[in-house]
Amino acid sequence: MTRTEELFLALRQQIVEGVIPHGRKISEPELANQFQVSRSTLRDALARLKSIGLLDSQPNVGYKVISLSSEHLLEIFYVREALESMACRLAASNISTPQLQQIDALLEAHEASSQLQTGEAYVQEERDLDFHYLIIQASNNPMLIDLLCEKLYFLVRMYRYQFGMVSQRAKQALAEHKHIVHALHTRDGELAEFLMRRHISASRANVERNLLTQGAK
Amino acid sequence: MTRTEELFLALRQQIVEGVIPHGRKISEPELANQFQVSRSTLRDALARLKSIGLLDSQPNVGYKVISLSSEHLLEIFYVREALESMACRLAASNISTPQLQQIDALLEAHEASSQLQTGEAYVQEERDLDFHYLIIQASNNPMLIDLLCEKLYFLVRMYRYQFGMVSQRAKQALAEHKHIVHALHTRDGELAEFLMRRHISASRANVERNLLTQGAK
DNA sequence: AAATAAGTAATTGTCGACAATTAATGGTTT
DNA sequence: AAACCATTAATTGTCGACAATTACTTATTT
Repeated sequence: MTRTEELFLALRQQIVEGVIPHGRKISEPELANQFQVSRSTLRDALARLKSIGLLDSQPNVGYKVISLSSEHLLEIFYVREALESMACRLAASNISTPQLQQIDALLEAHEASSQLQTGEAYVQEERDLDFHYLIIQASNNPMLIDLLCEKLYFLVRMYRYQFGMVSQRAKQALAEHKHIVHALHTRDGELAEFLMRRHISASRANVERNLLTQGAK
Repeated sequence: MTRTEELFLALRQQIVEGVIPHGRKISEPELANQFQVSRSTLRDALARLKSIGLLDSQPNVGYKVISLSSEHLLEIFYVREALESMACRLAASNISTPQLQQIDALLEAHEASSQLQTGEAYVQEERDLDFHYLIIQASNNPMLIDLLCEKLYFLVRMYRYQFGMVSQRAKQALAEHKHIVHALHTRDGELAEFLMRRHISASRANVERNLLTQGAK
């Protein structure tokens, strides 16, 4: 593994978790010194972080961590709705039997833990994401997979960590997941697409509602 | 404008147009020498080209231009179908009066030239793309705009240039465009989304048919 | 003759230094 | 005192060189 790769992974985690806070200007000399690498390899890593939407940059001005905002968060939801519903449609055609079994098992585990800790939704959210992951992977479309699992994923995680958008609809989400999986089992692509679209749309609506009531940000 | 930026633009054009052929390994020393820049700035540009999907790379192996294939082309169509239909839905809500007028004017010009040179579809395709461009811009979703107009756009152009996918359905496409614009005028987001989805899907089906009959590649 | 292994050549990864641009400081003018 | 300008300090862009890895060539073995 190359130095740039290591640095990329380390910085990605720190940005996602807010160790380097959102909106912060990146000081190249400072970061290079902190991680004991040259500015060249640091800049290499920074360029990669920009390509997955975690950093912004302007020529002759430098990099900065993106600023989180409710507008941006909603943008992401619309893109996910478009891409993941398509992924779900393709998955209905392309998913293999082992992949289906894996999703079935995940749902069962999800249900068990959901019954245990009702209301505690954060852990569920992680699993929720894994659920989405598995479906995306089953789409068999490498470009979709790359966009959703390599680029958008870490943005989503960043908002989860720092924006504190904890879903209060764990039970509802689980029911929707079951519905989607059933459509996959019956190979009903159109239905699967529709259900995934509505699932993400409902999640966005829920976030929008929370943003309004909280009023903050 | 920075040296890296210039190089990025120059290389992007050469790759899109096939001056540097698809699948070709990139020799960093050779290219750096050819463009009279250091390897550092070249690598900067190469990283950016990778981020828009024009190059591939492996650690300790280097960059290469992506290899065009019918499978990959179809992947792109599915992603466009998902993203552009969403953009169209949002555009129905967010498009401004001047933007609508601009699209109206484009369609008129399109119709005029289409009547003149029937069958000659390549020029039309460029305009077709502009049509899509304007709608995407009107979506008011910066992330969608970035994905479609900065990342995917040049991949699409690359296939147009080198794969020779000339649409034989100029008239049909124009009719579909008119239909979409009408839905935008009436602010019917659901209809606009549906029509754009069908429009791109039909375009993909047409390409698939051509690939089958040609049998090549 | 084919396959393997060692050694060599070339390519990529990483570094530190200089040049160009931007930001900050301090001084001047209105 | 506020705004503007010149000068200085700091940051980013660009370069060439060395180190590490990979690809190639050649020699050796089966």
